[in-house]
Amino acid sequence: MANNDVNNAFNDFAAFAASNEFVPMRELIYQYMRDAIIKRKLPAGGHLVEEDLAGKLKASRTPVREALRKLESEGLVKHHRRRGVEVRQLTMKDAADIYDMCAVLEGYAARLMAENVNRDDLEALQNILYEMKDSIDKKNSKLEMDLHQKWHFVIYAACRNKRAETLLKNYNDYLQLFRDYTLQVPGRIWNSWEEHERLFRAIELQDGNLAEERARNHVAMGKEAFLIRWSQMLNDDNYQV
Amino acid sequence: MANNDVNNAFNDFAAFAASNEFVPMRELIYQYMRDAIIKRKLPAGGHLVEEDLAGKLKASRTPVREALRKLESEGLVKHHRRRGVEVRQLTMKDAADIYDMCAVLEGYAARLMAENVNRDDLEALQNILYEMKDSIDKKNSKLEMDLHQKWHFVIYAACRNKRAETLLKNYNDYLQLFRDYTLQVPGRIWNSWEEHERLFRAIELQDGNLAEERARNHVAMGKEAFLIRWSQMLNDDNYQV
DNA sequence: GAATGTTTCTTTGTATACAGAATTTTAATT
DNA sequence: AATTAAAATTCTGTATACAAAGAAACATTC
Repeated sequence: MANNDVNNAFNDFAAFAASNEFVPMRELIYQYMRDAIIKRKLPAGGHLVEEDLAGKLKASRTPVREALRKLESEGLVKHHRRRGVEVRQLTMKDAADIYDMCAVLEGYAARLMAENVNRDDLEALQNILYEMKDSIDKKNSKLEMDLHQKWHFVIYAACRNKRAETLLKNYNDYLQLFRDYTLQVPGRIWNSWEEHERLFRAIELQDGNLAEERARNHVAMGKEAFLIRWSQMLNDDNYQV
Repeated sequence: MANNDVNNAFNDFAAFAASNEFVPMRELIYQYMRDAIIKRKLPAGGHLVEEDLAGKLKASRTPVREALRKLESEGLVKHHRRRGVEVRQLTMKDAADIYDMCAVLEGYAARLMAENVNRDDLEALQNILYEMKDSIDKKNSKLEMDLHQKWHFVIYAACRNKRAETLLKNYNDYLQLFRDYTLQVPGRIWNSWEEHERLFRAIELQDGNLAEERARNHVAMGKEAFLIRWSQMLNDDNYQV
């Protein structure tokens, strides 16, 4: 197993840990590594050695193991019996599967929200929608990203199904990353905004079927943009997402 | 926190462990406890102490902790910072949410299967379908349960989305348990069989929309039967599922 | 007797230790 | 030089140890 370089992927852990006092070490390590893997700071296919990690993170093996177990159950890391863990490579198939899961679950959430609208949630959705428009106009992409996430989180929460909400939030971390690519597809950002608006209208109309369809469509369009960008990159050079 | 009785919930762990050599202790403990919690052998709301469990399971705290962490990420157990874990009570809302998740995901799986049918899978589905009919006729409910699970697993696998498949299998353990109740609703077992048949026809026709609709409907009918039984039991006495 | 402060005890969170499986290195043999 | 056997090494899996957080019990004050 290749012993890929992992050396400078943990530079700012100490600062991260310091800013999260009272959070148990296992949780800090989990969050930090999850981010590092999703954001490709850790080389895919790389072999992780517990004691190495413990050393780099200035912790003992116990919390490191606990973090690895959690990453494993999420599929970010693959465990080989008695041979340790390997950072999983996110393939195009993985990305497609994640988009599909999101499409289906977000469709469900949107439907439930539409069928049981609540004035406050609706208002929140509308406000964020127009703040988003503004942030796109002003080309403030950091703000746009944050608002985009916030907008979707309102829907996730509105389905009142904690399991769905947790899963969606989890998958959303991937989608957030994928957006870096989809937004490079010309016109995608405005199309995306319009999809949001259409979804909002469906929810406003309390039309569950339509809301589900439009939520699914929104994610499906994102998936499509992503796959387009992906194949472009494969053509450009050997760029790996 | 009530220190409920947990004493004889671990009687047969040794046998279970012996029959699963080479499986790591953490995994054995996880599986065993998962089963115990789902099947209500562990009192809901009960407080679990790591060292107690380790003692009862004849293991050390380390694998016990790892198992508890995994149970936690699945929501079967709730973790209170520095106060240990509590067995989660499955409420009616939980059951309803799980049914909803299954409906949505199974709908997705059924759609994908229909849209990419494969002769072998279709044949497997049909064979099990008729074996199921037979087992119902012969009132062999153990066999019927097994076949029912097998049937659904074919669909789960056919969507070729590992994430969806894993989730569905996971939720299916709950549904399997819930079926003990839904099958007490008169006529439910035959209705259920017919729902399967209709779903099968939709898949055979390669009609993705119809397959999705029928898969959802099947789960929704199960949910309805479950809720009926549940309210009956609440009326009967203080029976807790 | 209620409210508050102090001590003790329990139990988690993390560190460390040790045994044994898998792998690699080294040595020996052909 | 290639092949195999043996030894050494590495790293996981599990056990145990210890520190400190939180809860419970107890004492103290009003």
